[in-house]
Amino acid sequence: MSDIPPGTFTVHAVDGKARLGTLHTAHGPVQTPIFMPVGTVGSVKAVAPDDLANIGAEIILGNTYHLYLRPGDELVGRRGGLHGFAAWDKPILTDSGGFQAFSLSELRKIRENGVEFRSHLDGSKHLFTPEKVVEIQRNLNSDIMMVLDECVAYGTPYDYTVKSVELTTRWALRSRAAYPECSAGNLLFAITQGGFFADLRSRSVEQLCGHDFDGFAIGGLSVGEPKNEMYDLLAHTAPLLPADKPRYLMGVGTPVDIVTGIANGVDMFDCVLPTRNARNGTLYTSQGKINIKRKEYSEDDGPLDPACSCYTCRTFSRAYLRHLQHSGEVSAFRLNSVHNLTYFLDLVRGAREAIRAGEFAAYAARVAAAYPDDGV
RNA sequence: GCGGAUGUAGCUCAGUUGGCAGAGCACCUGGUUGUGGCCCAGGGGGUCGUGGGUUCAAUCCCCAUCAUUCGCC
Repeated sequence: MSDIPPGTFTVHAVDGKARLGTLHTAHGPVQTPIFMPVGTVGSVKAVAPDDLANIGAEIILGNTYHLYLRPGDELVGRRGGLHGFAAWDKPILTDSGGFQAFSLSELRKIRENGVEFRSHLDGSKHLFTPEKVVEIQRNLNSDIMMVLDECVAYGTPYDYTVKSVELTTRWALRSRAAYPECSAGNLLFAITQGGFFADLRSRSVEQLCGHDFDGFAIGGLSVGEPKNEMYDLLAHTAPLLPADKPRYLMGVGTPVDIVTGIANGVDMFDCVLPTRNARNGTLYTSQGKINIKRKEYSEDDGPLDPACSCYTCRTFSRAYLRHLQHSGEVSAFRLNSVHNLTYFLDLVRGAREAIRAGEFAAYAARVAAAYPDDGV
C-alpha cells in the first residue's frame, strides 16, 4: 500500500511537548495525534465501514480476547484476516486481552506463564500466554499488536505492583521473542505499567524501552483513580517514553483527557466513551457534553452541534434525536455514534492543525473551557 | 334484566387482621474511560372510582351509586 516500511514513525512538528507525526503501517499511514474508535468484536458498534470512512476514521481497534473466543482467530485468518473479514482496509490495532483479564477479573488467574481465564460467553477455560496472544493477533493480521500485560486496579499495594511490573516486562520480552521481526507487517507495541507509583512507572519504562518495540503504550490509567492522579502520572510517564516511537495512552478518554495527553506528548488514544455514550444519549459538542434525552430538547429544532458538519448534525434536529433516543431506536445508536466519533476525530484533527501552527496551548484551553467538569 | 368480578401513581398491579400508601415499568436528573448493546445512583408523582354510614381513626368494614368486565337469560 505504501513504499514506506511499516513501523516508520516521523515527527513533523513539535509544539511544547505535543507532537505532529505520521505512523506507517501495512495498511497505510496514520496521522498523529489520532483517536482510534473501538470495535471490540470487529465492528465499531452501530456504524458501518462507510460511516467510518465518512467520519474520517484512520484506524480502529479490535480485541484479541473477544475475537479469539468468537468467532475464533483462525476462522478470521481464513477470511483475509480482520481486514478482509470486517471489510475495513485501513489500519487496525488489536488490544491484547490484558485489560479483559483486569475487567473480567473474577473469571481469571494470573500465572507466570500467562492468564488463565474463563470465557464470559460459555464459561470454558482458556490460557493466554504472551506467545499465544501474539499468534492470535497475527492470525487476525493486526497492523499494531499489543503485548499481553497485567493491568492492576487502583489501590493495588506497592509490593504487588512491583511484582506486576516485573511480570509485565517478562511477558513483553517473551512477546517480542515470539515475533522478532520489528517493523514487519504486524507491528508490536509494549505496554508500560506501574500502577499509581511514579517510581514504578519509571521502572517499567526503563525495563521496556531499551528493547526494540514499534511503539510504547501507557496502560493502567483511567481505572477509577481521581483525575489529578491520572494527570500527574501521565505527565510523569509520557516524556520518559522514546521520542522516536509512537506513544499510546490506552483507554483514554474524555476530550479534556485527550488534549491533556497530547500536551504531554502522547500520539494515540482509544476509548469506548464516544460510542458507548452515544448509545446512551450522552453527546459531545463544541459547547460541552449534553444528554440528548433531556426534556429541554423535546422541541429544539436546531442541530445537535452547530459547529459540526457530520451527517447527523447536517440532517436532524435535536428534537428528533431526542425522540429516537427515547424510543430506543437502533438509528439513534448509529446517528449518535456518527456524531460522537466525528467530534473525537475532529478534536484530534484540530489538535494536529494547532500543533502545526504552534497554537496547541490555546487550542487545549478552548477544549477545556467547553468541558469545565472534565478536567482536574 | 339477573348473578359474579374488578376500580389504588401515566401503565400493570401489590397492600393494609382498620393506624403517615408500595413495587415494576414509564417519566425527570446525574454517572459511564484498552465495550458482556448495558448497568448504576438520585428524584417527581396517588381525594386509594364517587357519595353516605360505622369508628378515636376508613383505601380496608357497611349501604348506595357510577364505570369496566365476565357469565346467564
